[in-house]
Amino acid sequence: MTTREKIYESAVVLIAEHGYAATTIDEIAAKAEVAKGTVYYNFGSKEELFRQLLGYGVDLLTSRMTEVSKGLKGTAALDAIFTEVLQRASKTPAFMQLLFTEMYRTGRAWQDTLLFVRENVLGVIRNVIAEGKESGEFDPSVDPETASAAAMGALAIAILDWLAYHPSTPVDELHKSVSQLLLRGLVG
Amino acid sequence: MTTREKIYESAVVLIAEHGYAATTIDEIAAKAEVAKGTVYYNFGSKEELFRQLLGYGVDLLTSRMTEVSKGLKGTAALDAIFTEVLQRASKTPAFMQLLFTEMYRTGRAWQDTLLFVRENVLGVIRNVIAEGKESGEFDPSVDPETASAAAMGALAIAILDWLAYHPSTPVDELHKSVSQLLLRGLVG
Amino acid sequence: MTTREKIYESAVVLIAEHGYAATTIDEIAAKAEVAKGTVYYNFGSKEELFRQLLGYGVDLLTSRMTEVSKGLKGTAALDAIFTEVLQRASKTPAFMQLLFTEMYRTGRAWQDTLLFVRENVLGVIRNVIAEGKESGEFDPSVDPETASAAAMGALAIAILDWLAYHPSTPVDELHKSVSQLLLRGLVG
Amino acid sequence: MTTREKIYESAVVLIAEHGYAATTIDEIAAKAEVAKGTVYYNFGSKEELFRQLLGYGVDLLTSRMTEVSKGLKGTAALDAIFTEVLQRASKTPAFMQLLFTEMYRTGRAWQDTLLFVRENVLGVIRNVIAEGKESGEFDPSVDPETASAAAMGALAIAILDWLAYHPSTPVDELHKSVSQLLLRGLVG
DNA sequence: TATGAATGAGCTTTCATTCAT
DNA sequence: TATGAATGAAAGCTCATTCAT
Repeated sequence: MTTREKIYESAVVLIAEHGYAATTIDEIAAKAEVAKGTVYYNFGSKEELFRQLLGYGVDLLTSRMTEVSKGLKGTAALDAIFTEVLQRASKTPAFMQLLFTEMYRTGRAWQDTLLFVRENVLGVIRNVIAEGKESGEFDPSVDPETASAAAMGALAIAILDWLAYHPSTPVDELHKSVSQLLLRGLVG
Repeated sequence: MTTREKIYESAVVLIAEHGYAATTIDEIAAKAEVAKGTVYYNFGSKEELFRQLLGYGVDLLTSRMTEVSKGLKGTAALDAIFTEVLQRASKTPAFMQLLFTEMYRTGRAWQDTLLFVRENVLGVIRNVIAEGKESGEFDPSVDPETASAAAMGALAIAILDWLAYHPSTPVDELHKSVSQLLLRGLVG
Repeated sequence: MTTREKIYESAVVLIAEHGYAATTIDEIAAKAEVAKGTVYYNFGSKEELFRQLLGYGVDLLTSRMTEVSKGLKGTAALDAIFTEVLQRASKTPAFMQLLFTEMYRTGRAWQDTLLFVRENVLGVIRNVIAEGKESGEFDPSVDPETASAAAMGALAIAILDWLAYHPSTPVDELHKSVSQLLLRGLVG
Repeated sequence: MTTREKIYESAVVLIAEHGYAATTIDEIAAKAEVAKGTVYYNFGSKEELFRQLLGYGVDLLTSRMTEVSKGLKGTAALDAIFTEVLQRASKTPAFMQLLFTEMYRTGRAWQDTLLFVRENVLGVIRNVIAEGKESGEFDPSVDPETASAAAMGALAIAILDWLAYHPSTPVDELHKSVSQLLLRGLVG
């Protein structure tokens, strides 16, 4: 593992746990087992480290989401996306946690970075929902804009809650529950 | 407005925008137009201010959620709860934003406070879903634990996204979209 | 002495000795017997402290120079100015040292502040020389622009050299030497 | 240009602009287009680089000053020296600037180096003035010690002011103004 | 009840220096 | 001879907290 990767990994985990503002470069360096200066040598600043970290993770996530849903439509596409997101959350829970706890900060500083993040993450789902609606598989009264945010939120908070309070439950059950809720609704 | 209230309001807004760790007592005092010492005179410490603020807001929210759903069951109860949450989000958007962005921090420091918060907010919804399931109105395969987290997440992220990126959309539309998604599903 | 004054005094002395860049806020705070935070509470930043310190000292110096030369012309005016500058150098040697060693830094950061400083200090002398030239007391071929810089430089370096290497020489001798050099020249 | 020369040139320019303390090895290496390690390979340390740079420049300057004034006395000798200093300042303005802004630092660290520098630079002028005084060309009441510092200062600051604020003025005019001022005085 | 000057621990950042290549 | 990733001491700065008024 390169120095950059060690720093990256440590930063993701710590920021996910304590948040960006509450995580110190000292902690990141200590966890990565490098000197504090090395973090700055490799990333320039705390802000830049976070920006790169968000960018990299979001790129990875959205490109995978796009890939697994390619050629699929409606229910099948959403299901593939849910599976992918859940698998990524199992493997790298810290990044998922980080993503959803920092994504709706509205202070000036991050606005453009976060807008980009949201656009990418929600965009993939919104497209699938919009297509499913046009093809007649989804209810015509569905609003893709709101529905994609709500669907993503359902998935995200279910994951965070699972990670924080029920980590022993198998991923499959989570998948089934969320899928069913979002596709068929509580009424069924 | 009393001194305490002025400080409370300012703190909610600022913490919602920048997060707990990134909000300073100086900023809170300045926004509330009181001296810094006054914040300490009234709340003792930053942590205590946040604890009281969370506690007060969550109490208010959950007691209202319980109240409006009293005597109702299943769909009707959920609908009443959604209406209430959305109304509160319209009136005090900052608190909602704060609640959902700070709720899944997993550092040691807050764990007990946040566990209490989560327990209360999710509890109300979980009970309604569990009752609806038993009464046969909701699908018997629904898992109230996961479904309540997912439902809360759908509502929460839909609200945050709305507040941050579509504040001009009427609440009613949001309500309709989220209700339909959670009750009937995308398939409808 | 107020807290601000204590910090001010300490900063002048230390910056005069080691230069702006080599003087630390820790040293200034220690010498002033206040906490480091107190320096920031009172001046905001190291740069701002230096700016205020320069501004205050230059104001004092130039207003005194203007005052003592008021109503006087040519030789008499210059002599009064030299007397005043030398007296100030005896009383507050540190500020004089600081002024002349930091005055010709040409890095971007200070350019505007230093331009202002130079304008004020040289301005007073330039006016006296220009008037003396017009009144016929000074040689008509003198260029006030260059001559004022040269005169200031002669005075400044004579003072610095005196402070650093001959502090025991009486001020009067210095005054006589510099006056004679600038008014009558080496040839006499 | 050798590696050492490239580093030397870059260091002179940057230290002249920002001062010794505010100039970093990184900047010097970048400007010289070599790696940071190369600066250390060639000069050992930042302090040693500065020492060599000062020593080399001062040697060159004083040896030229001595040479051009050899065989000359009084006015003629001084005029030759002024011409030489002005020519050097035209060619290598940065070193001149550096020399006079770092020469009167009185912190312990440099004291011996700077004393040596001052001794050499002022020494040449002091000797010429002392000789001119003995030969009767200069006023017998002139104090060579003070006069040499003042004369050097006049020349130096006139040069710095010229470099910083009137670089378009021809050297000749500067030369004439300073010569006249120092030899004949303002009264003429 | 309210104030705000003062504090100092701890933060982000810089930078001279080293060393394996 | 030259490199540049890595280091860590030390710098500038922030901010929760205290306390005399």
